[in-house]
Amino acid sequence: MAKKRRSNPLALAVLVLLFERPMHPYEMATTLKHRHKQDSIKIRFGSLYTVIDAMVADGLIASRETVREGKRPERTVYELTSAGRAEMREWLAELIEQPAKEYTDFEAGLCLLAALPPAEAIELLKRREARIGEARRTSREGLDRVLGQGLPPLYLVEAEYRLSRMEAERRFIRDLLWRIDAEGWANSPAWNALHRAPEKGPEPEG
Amino acid sequence: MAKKRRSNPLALAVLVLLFERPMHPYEMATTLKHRHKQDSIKIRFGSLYTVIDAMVADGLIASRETVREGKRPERTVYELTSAGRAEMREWLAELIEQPAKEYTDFEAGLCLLAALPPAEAIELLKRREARIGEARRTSREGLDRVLGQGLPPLYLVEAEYRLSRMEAERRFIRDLLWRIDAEGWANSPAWNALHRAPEKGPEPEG
DNA sequence: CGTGGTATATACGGCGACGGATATACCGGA
DNA sequence: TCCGGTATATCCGTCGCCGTATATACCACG
Repeated sequence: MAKKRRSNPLALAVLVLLFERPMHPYEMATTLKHRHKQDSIKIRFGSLYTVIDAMVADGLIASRETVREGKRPERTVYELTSAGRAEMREWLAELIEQPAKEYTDFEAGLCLLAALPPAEAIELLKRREARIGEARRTSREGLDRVLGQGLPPLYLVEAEYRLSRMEAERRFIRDLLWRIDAEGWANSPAWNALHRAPEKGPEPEG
Repeated sequence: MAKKRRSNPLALAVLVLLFERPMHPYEMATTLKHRHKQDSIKIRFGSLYTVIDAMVADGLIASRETVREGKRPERTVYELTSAGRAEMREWLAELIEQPAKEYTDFEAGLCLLAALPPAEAIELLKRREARIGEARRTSREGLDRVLGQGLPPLYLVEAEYRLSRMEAERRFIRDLLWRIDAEGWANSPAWNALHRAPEKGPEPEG
């Protein structure tokens, strides 16, 4: 009986590939790379065979045949079971429908921002804004190029999503910097209390 | 010598707390909970003591004293070392300055969207939009309430950030739904090719 | 004839959590 | 007087992955 294993998103990618057609692991890897899915899904190709074995054990996929061309290693071709198809649907539906709490590095940084002295924090925020600006431009150009070649936008929604996130974050940072300035946060006691002392501490023992 | 261990963000939170003042682990936990840092940082309180031990071993923090009140368990009070202070600065600076690639569930879902039949995908996107709308309202109200009580906005930037993300995502989804409709994606062969067949597959062997 | 890239798969050591169980004692309320 | 919550900490099994090394063979190129 298939316990729900939804930790590794590589498994979902495998389900979707096998939903298209039966395939052997190595081909899955190259297909995923070719479609740049690593940009949107955290994929460790070293885990591919392990993940596939687990999915077989869970009854989500099954090996259809094992063929050998010449003296190359055997290829095991897998296909989706109906349990696998159901799992794919449910899993995917969950990802789309349910806004999940996602932790980002930047949010963690922001929520500890007061531990940096104001001037440094401001400088770092400005740099981030600039970096995102660059990344955005690059992505935009790449996206337009591919769209220009006629690939349907359905296959590029994730890139559009990334772009919209970058733009939103840039706006947020600009707005934040503006407020820090306009409202004089850098001079507030709230922010300065911790950044006056001479700042020294004990050394660890050797 | 301190290897860089930046995997668990709980360690960063500990550094920041000890930057404010020496503290014992249990107090760190309650302080973090009280300030709702779990909302922005992925914190497993079960790992707190383990993480602290590792940080001591790395020379980032040091135990300052061990006290006992009555017959309660001993409390070990820790403080920051100067290596710890430096690590805190660097780590925090990195989080703020460097836009890191972050993988979100939604992006993974989007990049596999074509594996769902158009009607279902649209329905799910609408539901997500609605859910985010609700969450946004709730967060907005909570934030305004706290701001109204006079807590400086410096300590709430992460909440504002979350809000701005929700709004951006909502706009993105609305825009996407609009385009799907206006551009007739649901009737495109690209999207329908996989969703015609009777859809059955082999069962796994008992 | 060698060299490097592609095709195809296996194996495994190690690490960093995760998270639940365990232990004791204080304290306020019903 | 008992209960449940809070205060304070330890321990450890399990899990999932990460990442890299390993192995063989085909093929194109110079």
